[in-house]
Amino acid sequence: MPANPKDETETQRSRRLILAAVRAVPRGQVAGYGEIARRAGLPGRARLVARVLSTGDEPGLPWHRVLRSDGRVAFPEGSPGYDEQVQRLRAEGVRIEAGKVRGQRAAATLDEMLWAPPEPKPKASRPAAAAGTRRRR
DNA sequence: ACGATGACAATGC
DNA sequence: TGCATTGCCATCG
Repeated sequence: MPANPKDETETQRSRRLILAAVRAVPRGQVAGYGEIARRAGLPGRARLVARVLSTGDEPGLPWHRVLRSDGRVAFPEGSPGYDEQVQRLRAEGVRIEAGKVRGQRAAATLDEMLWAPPEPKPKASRPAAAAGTRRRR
């Protein structure tokens, strides 16, 4: 480790800030890449966040709580990383359907996260159960 | 030095 | 919703 914080390069500093931001995401919560970047004081560096996570070191880092801004998992559906992430999130009680988080889009800001609007829209009940949609039992 | 790549995002149609 | 475009920036060949 740098004997002196002064020896730290810009890249290293960014990395450190990003890791801290990711660790700050509470269990059962999710955040977007761009969001993490902003919280880390690096607005516009979503891609950098992705790169840092892709490195995959840092044991114990809750990388699975980081999603795309639209609430979808960043990995291609079906890939090992995808399955892994979905599983971890579900283990924390996060609802996921069709590859995207339900009931809690990656909060754009901490405020939004705290405001936590109850539910965007329960959408009433399914139009239907129209004949033929019955599921097997 | 240069172009391609990538766990992305915001904007426009 | 979906697709294209542009911005970003560290790495890599």
